Amino acid sequence: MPLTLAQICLNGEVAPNARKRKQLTDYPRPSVAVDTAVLTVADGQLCVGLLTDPRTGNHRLPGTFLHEGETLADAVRRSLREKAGIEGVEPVQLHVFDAPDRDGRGWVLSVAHLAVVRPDALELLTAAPVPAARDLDFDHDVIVGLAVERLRADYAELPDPAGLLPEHFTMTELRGVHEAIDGNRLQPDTFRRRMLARLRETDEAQRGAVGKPATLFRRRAVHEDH
Amino acid sequence: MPLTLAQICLNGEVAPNARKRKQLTDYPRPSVAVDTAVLTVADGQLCVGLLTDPRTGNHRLPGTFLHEGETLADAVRRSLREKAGIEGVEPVQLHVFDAPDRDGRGWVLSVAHLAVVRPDALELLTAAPVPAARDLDFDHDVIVGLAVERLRADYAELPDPAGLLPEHFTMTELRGVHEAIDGNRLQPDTFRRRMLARLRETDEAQRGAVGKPATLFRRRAVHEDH
DNA sequence: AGAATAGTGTCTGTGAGACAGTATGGT
DNA sequence: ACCATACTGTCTCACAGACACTATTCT
Repeated sequence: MPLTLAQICLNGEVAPNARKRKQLTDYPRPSVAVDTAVLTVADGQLCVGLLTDPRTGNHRLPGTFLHEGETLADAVRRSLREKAGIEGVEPVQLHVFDAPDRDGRGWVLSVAHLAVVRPDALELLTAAPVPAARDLDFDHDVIVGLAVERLRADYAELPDPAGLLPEHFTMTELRGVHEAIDGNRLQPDTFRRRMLARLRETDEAQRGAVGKPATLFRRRAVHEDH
Repeated sequence: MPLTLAQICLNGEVAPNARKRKQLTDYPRPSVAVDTAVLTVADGQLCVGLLTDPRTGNHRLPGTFLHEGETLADAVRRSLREKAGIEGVEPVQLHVFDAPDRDGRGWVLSVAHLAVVRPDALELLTAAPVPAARDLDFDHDVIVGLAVERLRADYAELPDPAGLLPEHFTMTELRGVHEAIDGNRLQPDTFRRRMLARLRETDEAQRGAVGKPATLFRRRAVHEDH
């Protein structure tokens, strides 16, 4: 039986002050965790950083519990700093996993994240090629799937939006990163023409390699003209 | 100072049992809320359902606190059932708002959702055209923005993926919904040709209107052939 | 000179955008 | 007969895909 508009407003959480405080203290609260798929490209392959459970030998993603007064992004940064020595990432939220029984220890919500890092940042994690990262603990297989999907969408239009490459790079290096993320060969000429509009050409060229020296490019600032 | 792989595994949350339970009880836990942008199309306009705070007169989205043993989607359904008499929605997660000071009442995480409903379901909420839904409480302006962005992305490729229309509809009715969501006029012929491949033609036609009777279409099941 | 890699010219097919036309009902 | 609306033919433009060709360096 639906309520009238007046009844709705009086029964909502934001009505009188007493009711508000009641709502915040009366209900049990879940633990909130963050779990992060740390992705990188190494040796032309898309890889994810894993931890190993010493009791079971199973693999899982790095994660931690959210501390008071902390944002989710800060919790992700703290977990990666403490467990993998990784600094300076910009985590992206993917999804909240909320099945009440997903963690045998109790009621835990997990906010899945994606973090993209340079390959040398994965020293302290096991870098597993994404197709091989199967049978992870919890719902971490699904998180890896979502992270890859998101990364592919981001890399479909723009050149290296996550900054995996250094400031200057050749078109072939850029294409190599995009091929690793996409999982397929990309047509060199079509890729070049599509990306050129989004890149700024430098007056430098790559030296020391065989063949015609490749022009070095920089990523173009967002909405940079010409 | 980074840890070795062995140290990482021993210090992680999933090592010995005693440590695990400690993690779940020792830290303060946030309240978790859900807030939902209820979108619909009415009179050719994209509208969002709002509640009014009786003290301040400000508008906000319907929401509630997550109860124990409940999923986020169930919390959204409960809040919409109790506050708006809306049944049978399929909420979509958008984003977790986590600023520690976003709610003056305390530490509250809010998981923003999108729910799409038929226009007649909005009786008990104020249906505000999206451009007019400004200066909402909390970060609800941002939630509406995310919800609209998501809905537009969903409607860019597929015919009425959220099922705003009844089972049978004309191409003009379909285009009307897409125009309301997109916010722009769409070329009738181009729209028709793009959508035809995703629709199944029925052998019925609309009767009673002036002009040539329009063919009635149905949405095609996912990956339905021919 | 020859190998190797970078970069371009160009053809083809596809699909959006646009406009004008044809089809088919109601009044 | 006329109008209103549904639907289609067709031209143009832009761009992906593909292939072959040219350009420039190192050995």
